[in-house]
Amino acid sequence: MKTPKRYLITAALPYANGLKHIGHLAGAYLPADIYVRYLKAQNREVVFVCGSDEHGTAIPIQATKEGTTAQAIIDKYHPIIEQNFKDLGIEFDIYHRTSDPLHHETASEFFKDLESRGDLETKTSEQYFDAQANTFLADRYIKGTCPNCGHDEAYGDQCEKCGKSLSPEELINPVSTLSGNAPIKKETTHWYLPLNRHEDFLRKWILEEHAQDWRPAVVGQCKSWIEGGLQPRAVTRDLDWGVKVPVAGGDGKVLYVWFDAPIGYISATKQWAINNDKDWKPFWNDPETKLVHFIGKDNIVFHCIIFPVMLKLHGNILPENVPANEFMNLEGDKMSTSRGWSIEMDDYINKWIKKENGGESLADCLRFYLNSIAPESKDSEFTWKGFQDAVNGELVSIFANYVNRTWVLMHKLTNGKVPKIHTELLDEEDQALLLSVKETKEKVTALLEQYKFREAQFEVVNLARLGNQYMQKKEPWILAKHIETDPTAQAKIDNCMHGCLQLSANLAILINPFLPFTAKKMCHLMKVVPKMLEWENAGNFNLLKVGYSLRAPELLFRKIEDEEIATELAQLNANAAAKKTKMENTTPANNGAEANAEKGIAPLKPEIVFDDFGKIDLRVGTIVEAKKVEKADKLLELLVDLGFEKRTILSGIAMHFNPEDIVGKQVTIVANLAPRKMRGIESKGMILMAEDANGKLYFVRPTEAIAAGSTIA
RNA sequence: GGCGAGGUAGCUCAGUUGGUUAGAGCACAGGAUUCAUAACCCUGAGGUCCCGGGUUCAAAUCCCGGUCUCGCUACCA
Repeated sequence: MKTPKRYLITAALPYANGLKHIGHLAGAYLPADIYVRYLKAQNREVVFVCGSDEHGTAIPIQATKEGTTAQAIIDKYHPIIEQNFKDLGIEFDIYHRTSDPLHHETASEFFKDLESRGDLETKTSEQYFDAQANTFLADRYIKGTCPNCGHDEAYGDQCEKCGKSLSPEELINPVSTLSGNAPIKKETTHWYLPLNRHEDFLRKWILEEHAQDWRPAVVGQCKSWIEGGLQPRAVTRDLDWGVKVPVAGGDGKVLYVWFDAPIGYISATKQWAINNDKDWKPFWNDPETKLVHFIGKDNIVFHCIIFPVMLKLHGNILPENVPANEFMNLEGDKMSTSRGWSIEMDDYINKWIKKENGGESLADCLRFYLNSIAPESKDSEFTWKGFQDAVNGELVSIFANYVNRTWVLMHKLTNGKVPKIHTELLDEEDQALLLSVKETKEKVTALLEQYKFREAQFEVVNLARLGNQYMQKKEPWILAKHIETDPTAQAKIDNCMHGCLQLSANLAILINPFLPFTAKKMCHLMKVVPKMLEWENAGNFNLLKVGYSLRAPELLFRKIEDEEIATELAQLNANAAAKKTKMENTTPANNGAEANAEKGIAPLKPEIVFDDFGKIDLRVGTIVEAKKVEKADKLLELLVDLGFEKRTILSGIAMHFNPEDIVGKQVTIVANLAPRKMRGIESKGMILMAEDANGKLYFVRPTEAIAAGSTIA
């Protein structure tokens, strides 16, 4: 493959509504950083961009929860996330943010460009508007009777039953799914990205051209989308937080966050160019630029389907690869910040790195372990025991120990200097060592080019292992005992130590992309400048000059003690338990919205008058039958006795209760809710459920069994 | 429910287009050693390749069915 002229590497924009955990780190940022460091060691022209994604509805919602403004939320999290990355050695060339005016400008320009050339389905027309919800209705929010097959649950964009693509206007008797009312028509402009126009392009580009070099999960996911039939996707939204729609008719609308966020890669590149007095254009326009997106698997569709279509329409280059990682679990369960079951980067940094606890080397320990279990082909699992084993068993015992014993011996046996070589005494062991270094360099290079970072790192550690074996065979400490009797002893020692030192220099170069702080420290030990770490130097055995005196030995890593991981495990369980207690403690708080948010309490809805409440007819009912609805994961079909009648009611609780367990239970029913059909079954009423912040559901019911049909007020 | 990706040693994972006895590291057991952070080095034990069929001289690998995990999607009035 021809070497690209330049590289543009992106890592998924973290959503700025909270702290990010080590699963995020392992999924996108660490692999991207390793790749970038490798490229930079080769003196390639590379720009590594990232930034905070600060738009979308979740930010204003988070603001309401915390009793503050959207701006305050992003201003709080953006700098923390940025600093966390720095502390862990994730070295972006630019960490930008989508709230920046430059981004707004860039996203606007992008939108206007597509719009002006008719690449968006720009329709100014009458559209359905829900007067009660005071919003225009996207196609999906309208249901009605299909003009094709008569199915009465057809969506505004497609009939599920006959599969026919529809527009809302075609539906007979349309109904808003928000309020249940018939929508009214109102003039508006909506913009869609017609993905359906680009099916052929995507099929050829991904399923043919990249079927082999992209990861199977990525191609598979794309295939699923493409063959499922692509639909136009709305690119605007009624919201006031985000990038304003920059064309006529765009008042009160912003770009949908998924449309604006990836453009953040472009605006970040622009900002980098401004900061460094460079030109950003070739990075997005020159086909000789290699663009790679590092993401997690939940982001595949945006980076492989939607954003490429946008780039193509806008005249930009397409990604060469999108190495998406799977997910990383933690101690047997999914990582979740809200459940307290996670390790935030911020926490790890504060505990392990900042204190006199090992400092930067502990950042490399985390990088090492995370990369050694990187979820490249399937979900993986972080355990503290695994962390300890990887650090103590490989980093300390193999890698750091090799360097340390080399340094100690060198000071004891060769006067703290790089000894000279006695060529006449070089044997096949010495040759083999040199050959191993060259081979390892080739392997590591090839693996990095294929985004196999886990295996690449293993090869580097393995080279240190070979170093230990070499030293063991040569036994310079034994030779030292025979200097009196063996005239060649010192020369043999010199040769051995020379080889060991040159190997150390090579190890520094090869480990640098993975463990940059360690490589730096090794340079310090060797008294060389960082320039020595350039990739082309690997494979050479003349990196350290003969006679050069080196520094005293220093340990690269410390061991992780049993008590430390026991503490972490206890902490993790305590965190999870604390979150759980907070969430279950639903006592109304009187100390402000922030406290409420911490307890996972939803904000209060607007006040209503008694008459509003009086419209709701609540009754006690008894579940007499319960069964799962076919072809629906969450729905249970219940038959509920209300005293005067038995009714069928559907409820989305199948994930939480077994049908047989809830028969006979009393529940609270909204008895006068308009009937609604779901999955072909009519539901006449609604079961009231309480939900805690973990999403766990509880029935709301009388404390003692009372007559079915009793009223509640 | 539809689609996609996975299921290989106690753990983390490799296994190219089917081809000897299925590999590596960690952990474990035994041995050797002392320069080194009780580190290193050598040897060993350890597997129904998720289950059931099928194709083939030959299946971890290909086909069909099932099952479990994860993701996307639908459905949660």
